[in-house]
Amino acid sequence: MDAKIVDVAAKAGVSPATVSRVLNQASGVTSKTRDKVMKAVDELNYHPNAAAKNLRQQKTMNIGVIAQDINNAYFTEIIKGIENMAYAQKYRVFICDAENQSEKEREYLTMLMDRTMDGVIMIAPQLSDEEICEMADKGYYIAVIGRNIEHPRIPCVYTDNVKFSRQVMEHLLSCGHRDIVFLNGYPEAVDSYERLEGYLKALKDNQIPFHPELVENGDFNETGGYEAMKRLFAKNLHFTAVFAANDEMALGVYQACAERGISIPSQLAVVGVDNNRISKYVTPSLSTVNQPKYTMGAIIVERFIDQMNENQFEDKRVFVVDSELLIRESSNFNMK
Amino acid sequence: MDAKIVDVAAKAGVSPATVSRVLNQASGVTSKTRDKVMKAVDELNYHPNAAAKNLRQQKTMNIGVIAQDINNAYFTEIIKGIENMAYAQKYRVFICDAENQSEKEREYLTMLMDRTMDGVIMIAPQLSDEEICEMADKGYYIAVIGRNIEHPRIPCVYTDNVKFSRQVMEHLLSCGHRDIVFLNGYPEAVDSYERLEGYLKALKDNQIPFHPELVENGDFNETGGYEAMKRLFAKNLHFTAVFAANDEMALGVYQACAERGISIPSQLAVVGVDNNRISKYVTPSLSTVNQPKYTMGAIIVERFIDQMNENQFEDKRVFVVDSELLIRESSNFNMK
DNA sequence: TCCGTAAATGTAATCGATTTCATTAAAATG
DNA sequence: CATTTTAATGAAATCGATTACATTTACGGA
Repeated sequence: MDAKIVDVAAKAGVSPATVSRVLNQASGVTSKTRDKVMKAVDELNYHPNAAAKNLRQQKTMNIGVIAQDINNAYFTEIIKGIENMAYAQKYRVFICDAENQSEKEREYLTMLMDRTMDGVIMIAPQLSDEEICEMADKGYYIAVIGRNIEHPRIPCVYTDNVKFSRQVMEHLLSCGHRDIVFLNGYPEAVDSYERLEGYLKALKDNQIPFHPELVENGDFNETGGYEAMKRLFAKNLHFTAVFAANDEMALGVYQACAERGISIPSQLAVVGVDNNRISKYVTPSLSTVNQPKYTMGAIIVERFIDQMNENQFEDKRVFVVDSELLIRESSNFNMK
Repeated sequence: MDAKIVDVAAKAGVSPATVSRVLNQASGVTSKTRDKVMKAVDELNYHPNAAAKNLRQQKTMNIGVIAQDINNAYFTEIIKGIENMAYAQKYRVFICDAENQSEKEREYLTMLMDRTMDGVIMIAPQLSDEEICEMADKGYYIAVIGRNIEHPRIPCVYTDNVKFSRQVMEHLLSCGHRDIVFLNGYPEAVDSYERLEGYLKALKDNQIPFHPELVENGDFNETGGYEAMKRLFAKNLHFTAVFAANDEMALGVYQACAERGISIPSQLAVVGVDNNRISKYVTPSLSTVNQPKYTMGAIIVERFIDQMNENQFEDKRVFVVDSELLIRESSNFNMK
């Protein structure tokens, strides 16, 4: 149906090789033949078949992005940074939504093995370090955002979870809170346990006993946060603050509180993580930890493309970016 | 680097054709040879090269989705519907963010011409009907969400813009509003002018004179809505309600009002469109029009895949889904 | 056991581009 | 103007799978 390179060649009265040269290098061809060829290309509306091109060139100029949940603005803002930087370098960016299912994540990773993508950027992956490293060992190009994976071939950008968790806790403690809930994400996720680690360290630093029952697991989703809160309420524990491992879960906390008639922040302080777009609009506005999401996406793509092209590149593999605690209304209440 | 089919064949002691048969049809092979082949496949960690496969089979099992703004939950919720339905049918879904730039939209459409995708679903496209129809005429598979394009080969799903606009207006009018601002999106966008049409019709039906200066253009973004409001305020007009063509712009209205100390809904009623996830969280909660986004995505994919496979399929091409006016706090105030 | 048929397997063509290598044409040099 | 050098072009191999067609093997019936 579509015109092929031989059709263009025939129409222009040249060989396929010449057509290819015109379209690719644009050097080593007379301007006269170039014009002939371009005319034929236009008239036939010729577009080189990507499969044929990819097969021959052994590359696709495609970058895949595996996001856990495309409905979560944390991911989409990072993706904006990726998309813009990659687009500027003639790469196409394809976004895949793994929907928090590691099975889907794994499935989308096969895009590397079947060479549909030259490289894949994983944002806050669920798969284990081992599994990801194994891929990189096999020579596939992988970059990771939101977590540090110790592998010489995997560029990473992330923020220091432990550090900002402690900041959050210091803030809550300074408001006079002592019984603070930690609302975890998936317990297996690195983000989860690093944030938990910060929580625990802060307690220890301040000689506050740790009550395991104040740690509850969610799934980084609104509903997960909501249900976790309900479980906590059911246990009849005493607590005056909730530190949620991300903003989505904090939204669930809001909802659970609304149902119970608990007012934020006077009865319960809430802090989230991610500075999700939504967080400044909710009432009360949600205290959270901001990460330079767009920048994180842009930074890693630049480094990643260099690596894929085996250019000589600055050898820096790990980028730790600063986060910032944003104290808003949801935690702005002094218990003392 | 990776194993190729000949490697697998050699290792298993069979021909490449047999390997291919095992991996594809799985019939017409002895169970003994199948085992041999699968063993070799596993040992070599063989994954068929997608480019070679696509080239030979003239199809990719890839569906592209072109969204205008991946940060806008309207798009991402539709995409969830697409992704799940397509995934179940062994298609891979690749999401592209056109960032409200028709140039990018056009660029991503070339995925069809170079056969990177078997088909492309455009959500609320910016390109003209003509341009899109032209592609379909050439035989490319295109589906459209959020707008009706009159072309026998383009399946569409959308809601009736004019109808729900009138509903919104009737609601505002019934609250006693007479001077109602219409905050338009891109004026060229079909969604924009259909919603405007509903606005005008409602005015006419109720014998309310139309004041052109009460219509201001935004760009479907928060900042666009914010700036449009500022322009309106600067003109010193009288109005008591704003009907924004989508929720994102309504957020901009909120911000502009906050800066001016105007309270919603007592001084200004606001209604948006899309029932963006964010809209129920803002304060006051935003009245809006809900569309069954997930369903719209799922419905169109099902129909689209049938069409791409030239299966005998129900010939229905156009799906009009119902929308629902959600009256929340932002417009719940009676002026009378 | 032998033969006819069906099932399994192999050989080679094919998809549509790029690219190496060979050839021809043009430009430069003396 | 002849010859060398360089640039432009073409012919054919190549990428790695699938698949049409040819061939071999297995099976069943007489």
